[in-house]
Amino acid sequence: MKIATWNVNSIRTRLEHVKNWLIANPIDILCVQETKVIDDLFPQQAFSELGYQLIFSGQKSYNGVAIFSRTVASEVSRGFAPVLGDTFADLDEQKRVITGVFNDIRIVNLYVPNGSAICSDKYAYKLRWFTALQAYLTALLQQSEHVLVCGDFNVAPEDIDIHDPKGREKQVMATDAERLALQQGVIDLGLADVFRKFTSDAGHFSWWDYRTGAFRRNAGWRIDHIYLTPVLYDCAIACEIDRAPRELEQPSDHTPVIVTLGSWQ
DNA sequence: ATGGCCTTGGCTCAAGGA
Repeated sequence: MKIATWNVNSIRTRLEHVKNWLIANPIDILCVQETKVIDDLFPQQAFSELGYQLIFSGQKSYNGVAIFSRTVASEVSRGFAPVLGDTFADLDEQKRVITGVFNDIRIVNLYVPNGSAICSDKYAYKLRWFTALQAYLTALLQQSEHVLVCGDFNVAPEDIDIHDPKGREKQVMATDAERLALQQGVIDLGLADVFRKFTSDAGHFSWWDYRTGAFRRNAGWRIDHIYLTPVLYDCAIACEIDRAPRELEQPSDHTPVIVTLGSWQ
C-alpha cells in the first residue's frame, strides 16, 4: 500500500501535473494541501476518471486540503471541531484538516499554518494551532492504533532538514518554539517521522523557494512529513521524496513524499 | 541583499506563502 502527501499550491493550476503524476504513480492514497478552491469548484471529475474517490475541505484563495483514495473513506471529518468541540472551533475557519479511515488506517491530512514572521500574529496562530493539533491527535489515537498523519508541517524538525541551518533560530519554520510544538503536538504522542526510518543523512528536501534558483542549487527544506504509529511504522518498507514534479514547467514549490507499507491488506 | 517568485482576486496592485 502506497500513501503520498503533496502540497500542490492550487489544485486547479496544478491539475495536469497531479493527473500525470497519479498516472505514473498509481498509488492508493494521495493527500494534497493548498488546494485554494471552494468545494463546489473542486476539479473532481479529472480524478474520478482515474479511479479515485475524493474528500475535500476548501475555501477561496487560501489553504484547502483533500484526500484521493482508491477505496471509499469512512468516518470522514473536517477541521478540529468534530473531535474537539468548541474550544478551538475558530481555527476551523481556515481549512487545514481533513481525515478519514481507509483500509483500517486513520489518515489525517494537515496543512499547518506557515507562521509568516516570528513577531507576527500568524506565528502565534501557528503555535496555538499546534496546541489544538496535540489535543486532536490525542483523541484520535485513543480510537485507533493504525494512524497516519501527513501533510505540510511548515517546520523543519532538525538542522539536517535545512540546506543552510545557520541562523535558523530566528527563521520561521526552524525556531525552537516551532520544533517544540511539533515535538509535543505530534512526535511525543508516539508518532514517528517515517522518512527517517530509511534515510539519516542531510540534503533531502520537499520544498524549494521559487526565488533565487533554490531548486537548481538544492537549497531546500524538508517540511512535508509522514508520521506513523508503531504498528504502521514497523510495516513501512520505503519512504521516498519524488523530485520529478519539481523539475516540470510551472511546478508547485513542494514535491511529493511517498510511504510504502508492506504486508498491509 | 528584507530582494528574489508564484497564486489568487478581479486590482495592474495587494496579500499570503515559506
